[in-house]
Amino acid sequence: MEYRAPRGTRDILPPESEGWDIILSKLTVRAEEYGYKKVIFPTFEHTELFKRGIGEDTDIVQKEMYTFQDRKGRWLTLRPEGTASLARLFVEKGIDKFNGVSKYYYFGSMFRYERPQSGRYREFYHFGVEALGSDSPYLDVELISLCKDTVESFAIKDYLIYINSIGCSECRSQYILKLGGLLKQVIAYYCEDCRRRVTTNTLRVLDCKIDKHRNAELPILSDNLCPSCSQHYDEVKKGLQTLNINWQENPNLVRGLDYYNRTVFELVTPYLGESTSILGGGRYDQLISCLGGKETPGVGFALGFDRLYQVVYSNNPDFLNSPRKGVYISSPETGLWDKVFRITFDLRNRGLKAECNYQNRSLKSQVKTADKDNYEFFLTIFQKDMVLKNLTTGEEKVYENEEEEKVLVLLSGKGDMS
RNA sequence: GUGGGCGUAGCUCAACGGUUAGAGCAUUGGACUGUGGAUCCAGAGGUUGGGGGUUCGAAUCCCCUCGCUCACCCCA
Repeated sequence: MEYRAPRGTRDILPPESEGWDIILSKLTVRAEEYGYKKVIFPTFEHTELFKRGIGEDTDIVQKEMYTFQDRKGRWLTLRPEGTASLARLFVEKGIDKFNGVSKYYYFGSMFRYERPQSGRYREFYHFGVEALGSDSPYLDVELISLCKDTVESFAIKDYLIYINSIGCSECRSQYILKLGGLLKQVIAYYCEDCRRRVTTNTLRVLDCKIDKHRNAELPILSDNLCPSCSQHYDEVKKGLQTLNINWQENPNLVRGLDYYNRTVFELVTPYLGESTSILGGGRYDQLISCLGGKETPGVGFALGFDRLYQVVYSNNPDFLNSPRKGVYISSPETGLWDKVFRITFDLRNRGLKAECNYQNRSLKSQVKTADKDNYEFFLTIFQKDMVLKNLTTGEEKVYENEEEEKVLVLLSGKGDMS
């Protein structure tokens, strides 16, 4: 095979592409009900934006970005996530000067150079939702609630919302010092990865699958928050309770991007292998000021669209089934193709889904095609009359040539088959 | 970046180192000269991912390479 889609990318064909539209429109409708508005931003940005926003030491920036120089030598990077771009446009357009709360959502492909595996691609899709301008814990709750509503609107019952607070930069760094000190005494018993992590990413040690059991004695971050972070976290939990949202505290939940602080959350499902997260997010109160804007708190999440699709599909493959629609027009006589052609376009102009075929194939195979492609009607044009067949019921009726207008009106939805 | 599994028809997969590489589904035609969802018959469809080696003989064994896939790392 000469040409293939590059590694980690893929083509989305019908009926999957139709499923994408169904899911996307649900997400959009839900976000808009919550008062969020759509933004579209570039697929690539100046590399510096991501280095600043996401953090120079994160895995994303260190080894996963698609970075290149354009013809003028500018360093550009295909976006590995959306929050940095959103923050950039927020500052660039001066929205930080506005004192209200700004609520946006976006959808688009993201790019990360990783080894593909189940539910993970090099080009993948995020549906992101962000609220800027308030540090109110209610806003954190609102976003988590939107996550819950979204997932439930796809009839997914088996899911879990994890929450945690990673505090602000002050209480977090104090905790890390404390944790690091304690771990130093026992790290020899830990796995190889943890011995490395203890210096590079201390918090990750807590999340290790192998050494999980060893961590019971260690202090947890959410117990070591400063008073104001602690109060914020309590209010988030209170708000979740008010809305009857089930959550589970996960002291080991740590996000991999530097801009997060305080509330972080993740929604996991058991559908894709062993509990995979399909969305993750949190608060980022320093990001806007870090990018040169007026200090503006923010909170948001990104949903892995591809993963959501997989979950929705494995939960209910029938969601792709749609009712029969439109009409397929054909004639066994090549001399009548002109008429077939004319009627097809006439029906299209009347707003009906209409299709015909100019291949010289048997009538039988054409009906087969129409059936397979989920058409509702099959109209056969003969020399002396025409036959309209309802492909759902199998019922059919003969019409005289003079009744053509009647058939067209009927098909475009203004009559029944009488 | 590390480690496992796998590449045979459009798809899912057979074929102990031994005739001309098969089957199901899908596709095309026919039985049914003007009709789908069922059945039967027939046709078309392949450089066994690519290259090299071992052998009288390779889809099968060995090496290289490309690709896919799963897991780790990390993330959505």
